[in-house]
Amino acid sequence: MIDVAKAAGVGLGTVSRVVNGGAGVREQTASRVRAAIDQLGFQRNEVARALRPGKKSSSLALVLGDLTNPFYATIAKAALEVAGQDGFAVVLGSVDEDPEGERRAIQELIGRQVAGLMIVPDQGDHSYLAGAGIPVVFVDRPAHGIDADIVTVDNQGGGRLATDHLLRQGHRRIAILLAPSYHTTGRRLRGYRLAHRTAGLEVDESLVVQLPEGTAEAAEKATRELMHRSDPPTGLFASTNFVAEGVLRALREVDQQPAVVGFDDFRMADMLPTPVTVVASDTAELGRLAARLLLDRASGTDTRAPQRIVLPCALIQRGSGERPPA
Amino acid sequence: MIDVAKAAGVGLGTVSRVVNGGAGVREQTASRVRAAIDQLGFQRNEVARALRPGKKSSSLALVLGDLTNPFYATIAKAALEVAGQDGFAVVLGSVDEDPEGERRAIQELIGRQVAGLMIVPDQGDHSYLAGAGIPVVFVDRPAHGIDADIVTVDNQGGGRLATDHLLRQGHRRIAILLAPSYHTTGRRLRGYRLAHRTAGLEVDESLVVQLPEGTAEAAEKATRELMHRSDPPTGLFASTNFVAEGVLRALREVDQQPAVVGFDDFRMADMLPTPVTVVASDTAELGRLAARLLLDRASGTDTRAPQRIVLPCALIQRGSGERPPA
DNA sequence: CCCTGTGTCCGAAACGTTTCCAAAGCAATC
DNA sequence: GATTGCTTTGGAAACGTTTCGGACACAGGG
Repeated sequence: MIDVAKAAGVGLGTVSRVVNGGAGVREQTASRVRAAIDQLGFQRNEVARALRPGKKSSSLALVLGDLTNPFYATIAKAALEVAGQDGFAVVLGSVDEDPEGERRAIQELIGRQVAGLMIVPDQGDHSYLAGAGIPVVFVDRPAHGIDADIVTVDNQGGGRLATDHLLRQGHRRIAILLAPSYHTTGRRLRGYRLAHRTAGLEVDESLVVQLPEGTAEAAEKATRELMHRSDPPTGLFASTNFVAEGVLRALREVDQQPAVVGFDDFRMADMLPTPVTVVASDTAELGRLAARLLLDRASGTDTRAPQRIVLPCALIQRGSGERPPA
Repeated sequence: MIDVAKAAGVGLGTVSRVVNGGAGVREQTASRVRAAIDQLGFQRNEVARALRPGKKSSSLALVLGDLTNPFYATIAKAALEVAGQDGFAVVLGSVDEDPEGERRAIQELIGRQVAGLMIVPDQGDHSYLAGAGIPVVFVDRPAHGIDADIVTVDNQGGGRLATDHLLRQGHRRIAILLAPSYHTTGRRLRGYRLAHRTAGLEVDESLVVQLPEGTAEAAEKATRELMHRSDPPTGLFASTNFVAEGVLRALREVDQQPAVVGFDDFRMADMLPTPVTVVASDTAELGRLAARLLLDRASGTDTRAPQRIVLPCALIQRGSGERPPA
């Protein structure tokens, strides 16, 4: 910038004004500066810019588990788009579902002076974020120990929707397979229980399966065991897209096909031998809302009390969930 | 950091030395400094750090098209992991397949002083990167106008592999559906032609279909038209995972099922009514290699001439590609 | 007692911006 | 011609770090 100022024969402040808003600079001077900028190929150093007091860097951080999971990838893409429209970049922090690693990654990102944090949190305490003086939005799951914005899906409603649907077909032995994601899982299970209670039915606790991992493999193994019981369930509620995949894999070897409802839509769900019925929400909207909210917080536009936005779920009937009980 | 220095009763330089390597500081002093750091919750400001001459920020940039495409998501995840191991963050730039937008996004990232760039380039000229003085690695596709590192897949070999496979089953009318991604597409097509030539066969140019878009929808439409011809192909080569999806969708309405081979593996490929045969490479390795190479370039460890790394493709037979010609 | 070498430590300079205050130019008004 | 007020411009200070030259203390050898 100093070089530009010299080349254009003007002062530093003038160049800065031209590069930014440009107010209060004579057009003649401004164009001379612009010429110098073009000629020198000057580009503003965002790092130095962010160093100034008050100025936050124009980056948001997004911390999530596994980009390979289309659910998260969709959130990331949507958030990226919204942030990009406001000229914000997104720094990604990936975590392998490990609270300590998550904390380290987040601290790292804070050290990079990002303007705000979007977190798909692991279970565990996040109170250490309270003092960071930086806006935080939690996505998909709420956090403990801190009163921050949350954008999430109506997990309980979705769980109930799925379970109700199966109950209405006459299913009475409905298993639920839960990936170990503290909150999400808990809410979906609650919906499952609520549906049973409302229908005046008892939940057979042996049909509530907590998976050791949220992978397709773990779900496949659990499903296989479930279906080999003397009294296998006639309906399955897969609490996650990866879980649904595992369930379907296991069911390929099963004669008497149970009804299956998944949570979160996934590609090819309608192309499988029996198209898969799912409860789904607008995942991209989840990411968009989170980014929008965070940007408004970061800019100081939005100073309301922490929000809790809950997106609805809808049932998409495709076939697998409409099989009658055996 | 000044506060820490004051609290510990030491000089600025001493704190800096403790925070970094810590050489040349008495243990007693160092521990006093560490105590002050803990007490004040001090965290190094990476922005200010990166401002020092010579110091590059510890971030890499990754510019790619669509995170929702599992191919790119896999690359991103792998790159993220490798970068994270070296303490580097990854800034994501998303582009909607538009050369001008790509250029803007890249300039933006350079302004953020990232230590290096990983780009999955759109077609178009990238010579403007030559003067940026920052290492660049192109992923999946080479770039024009600049001599930089490239990590890619053996597209031609893969194209040939797929086509050979179909030819060997006796197919003689093999259509290839090409997503409009300049280079990748061109190489895969070249493999297709090469396979024909080697077998002493002519290519029917009406079976070489250039899609207007790389979406499943475009592929579905094109496939439908292909199969409604009086002389439909007996084999289909889908040049992309999304294209494969569209092809399979269209084929659901078709009586005489042609053989199908896809390029790039995808989730559920083995669970479709007819499991899908694909030519695939180690996508995660693509991302890992790119990140590794870029990190080495950025640190100055690697000063060799620009590398061109080509990953092999393998044929995964699952059924759809082994259907005999009608 | 002086000199030298070694191990510590201090603090100023530098990085590239933005911001703010002051100065300068100019026109209009008195 | 002096005064006032507005627009435009210049340049110093500040941001939080790293680096570097030098200072200081201490021990050992002459």
